[in-house]
Amino acid sequence: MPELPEVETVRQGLIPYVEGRVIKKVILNRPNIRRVIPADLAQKITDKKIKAVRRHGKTMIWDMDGVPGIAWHLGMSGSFRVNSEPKKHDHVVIELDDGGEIRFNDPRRFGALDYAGDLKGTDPYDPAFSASFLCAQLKKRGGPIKTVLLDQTIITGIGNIYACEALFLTKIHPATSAHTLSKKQGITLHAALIKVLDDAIRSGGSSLRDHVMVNGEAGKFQHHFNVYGRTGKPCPCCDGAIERLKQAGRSTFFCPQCQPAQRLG
DNA sequence: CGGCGGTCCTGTCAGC
DNA sequence: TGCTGACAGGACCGCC
Repeated sequence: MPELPEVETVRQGLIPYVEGRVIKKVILNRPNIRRVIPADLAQKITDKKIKAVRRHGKTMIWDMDGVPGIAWHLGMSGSFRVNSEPKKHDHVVIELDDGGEIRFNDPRRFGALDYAGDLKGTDPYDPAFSASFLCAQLKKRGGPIKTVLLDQTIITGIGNIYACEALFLTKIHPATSAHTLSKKQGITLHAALIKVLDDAIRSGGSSLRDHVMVNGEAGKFQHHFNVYGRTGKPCPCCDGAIERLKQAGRSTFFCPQCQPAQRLG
């Protein structure tokens, strides 16, 4: 579920409950989610204050007072609830000094909790993520543009949904080699990425199955998809049928009329 | 180094 | 009403 917009809405929802609070207790119901949670993490952050809640790509970072910060990754199915009844798959529970209780739930256990480390990839909301930066990165890559967008070491935060939607807005075929895109296409793609992320954040993210905001409400951006998950349904632009293809093991959705294959050279 | 397939998990849905 | 297989928002690892 969680790409940048989903993690951002979770972050915004958590801030009023956790920022400035002191952690009183950390309960690990599952010491391993995707990876093993460091054995000393719970003890290290107990009685420490949460200074700030940041986000880098799809990772949410809690800066702690006097100790290393912690990094949450929501994987495919992670979500947070505040002051809520226990549920199956609540792997981490955090109790705060004001009596508040944060529950991290992740059925598929692809999520992770670790110390915050080096930040890789450029976040789309980083001022460094300019159109010219994107163009320069695309020039270096020969692979299909869709899989390049999913490479978190280049841009971090774009996932399967927003890669598909941004390419649709830009009318670029997902199999186009990244380095064959024109400067103009790079500039348009840059704008489309920012637009689709902005719109999705304003809608509370996309809820396909697991994503909910901290208050339990679902996001609404899935109602605005042009192509994602719409195989066989009419393209909102030309009425032709949306198609699905597989790239690097992931489904890609696109409109073959609006996003025609680019001729080489 | 780049690119791709397999793998880690649970849950749901379509098709038989 | 089962059962089975495909598939799901992600990202590591190992292989060419």
